[in-house]
Amino acid sequence: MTDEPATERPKPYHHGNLVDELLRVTVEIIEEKGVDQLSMREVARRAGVSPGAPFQHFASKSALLTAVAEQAMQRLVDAVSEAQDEVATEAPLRRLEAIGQGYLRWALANPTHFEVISSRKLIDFASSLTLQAQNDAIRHSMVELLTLAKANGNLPSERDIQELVLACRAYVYGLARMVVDDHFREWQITGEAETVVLRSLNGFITSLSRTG
Amino acid sequence: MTDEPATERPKPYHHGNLVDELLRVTVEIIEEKGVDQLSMREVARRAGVSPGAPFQHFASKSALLTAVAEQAMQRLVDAVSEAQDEVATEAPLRRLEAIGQGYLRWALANPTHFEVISSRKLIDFASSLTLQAQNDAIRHSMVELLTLAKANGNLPSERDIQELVLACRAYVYGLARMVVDDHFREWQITGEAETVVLRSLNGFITSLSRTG
DNA sequence: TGCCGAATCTAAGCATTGATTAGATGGAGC
DNA sequence: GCTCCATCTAATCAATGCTTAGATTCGGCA
Repeated sequence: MTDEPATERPKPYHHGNLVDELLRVTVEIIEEKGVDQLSMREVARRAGVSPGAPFQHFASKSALLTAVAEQAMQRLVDAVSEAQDEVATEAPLRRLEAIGQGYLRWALANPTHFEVISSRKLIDFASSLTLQAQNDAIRHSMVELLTLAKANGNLPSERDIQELVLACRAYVYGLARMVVDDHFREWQITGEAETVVLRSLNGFITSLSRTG
Repeated sequence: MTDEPATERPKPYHHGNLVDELLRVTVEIIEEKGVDQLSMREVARRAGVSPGAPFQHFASKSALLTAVAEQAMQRLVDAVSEAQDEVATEAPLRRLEAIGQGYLRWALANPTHFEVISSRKLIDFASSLTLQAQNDAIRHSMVELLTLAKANGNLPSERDIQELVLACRAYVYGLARMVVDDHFREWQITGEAETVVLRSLNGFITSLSRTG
């Protein structure tokens, strides 16, 4: 029934699967020209649909971006989780480092997606339980590993877990953000950023474990 | 000559000092509703001038924001510099911490200004020698202090200065950004953020000085 | 003092955007 | 085969960044 001449498909009135197509096209544009260059109307245009159509499925631009953020965040969570699994048998602090590595590699490989996720003025983080759960998931594994490390006596005893979690988050987030915010023009030769950033992370983790 | 009836000043055709007024008004709006809510036209409106007038002095919106950023950055540099001067007689690492404290306090007290400064997609950082010089100034004092600390034997010898500078920048920037990006809804009771963030900074500086 | 050129501003307009609404269209279920 | 409802179009609104032509005013020079 859906006979479509390969050229000039007759453009059915009902798209059939607009939501997915809108998300796909949004990601396409974001990767092409950055988040701030994204417009609802171009999304509609590329999806081959009228300017008002997307608003049937997403109440606002930030609702669209929130949906994109949820997908992206899931990929981040997966990347982090995989990175940790690869060293599942090693010491807690090594696994903690792997989390950071996964996070940083993903952020450097997907800078615009990382921007969508982290800048909570573009998206509606507060109203997305999904995003909050995904965010907590990462934090939770950090707590676990740090607790383990402390129990093993690999951490200075005077620092509590919450404090250390914050430290790790801040450090990794800081590195990622500095790259994304373009604070590294200094040594921004392709690929070098990752090397520098990962070495920096390693130094940080090492300094954590120095027993005072 | 400039007789102005206190009520209904006759609104001279030539503003006299539009540039300063535009900057003032821009800051006003930014502090009131955030950077992303800033529009050239409202700037013009508040300055009591036609929508096209601002473009005589600032070629684009990002040029306006760049000018604002230069002013803000100068205040950041001053704040950091003062914070350091207050502990000028103390140990290098203590002075380094003071830089971080000055930076963080300023960022927390001026979140939207910090956003303008750091997000280099809003401003035209590359074309502002002023901004680059201001940025380098802070980095330079960090290099100095770390060099001093290393000479004093207060740092693990296997880590080089550039690596440590990056670590400090990332940590402080990460903390500041997380607050500004609203990643701290968890304990965002007013004032508490500063306490937590400064304690975290202290922990970081301390961990730097642990000799391995 | 009077005039001219340059700096400054207005007015009008262009293309674009996010968002809303009334109504056309077509698929799903009875 | 018919009806209902989700889906989409078309038209519209107010707002935005930015440009341009022309009006206004100021400073300097005669």
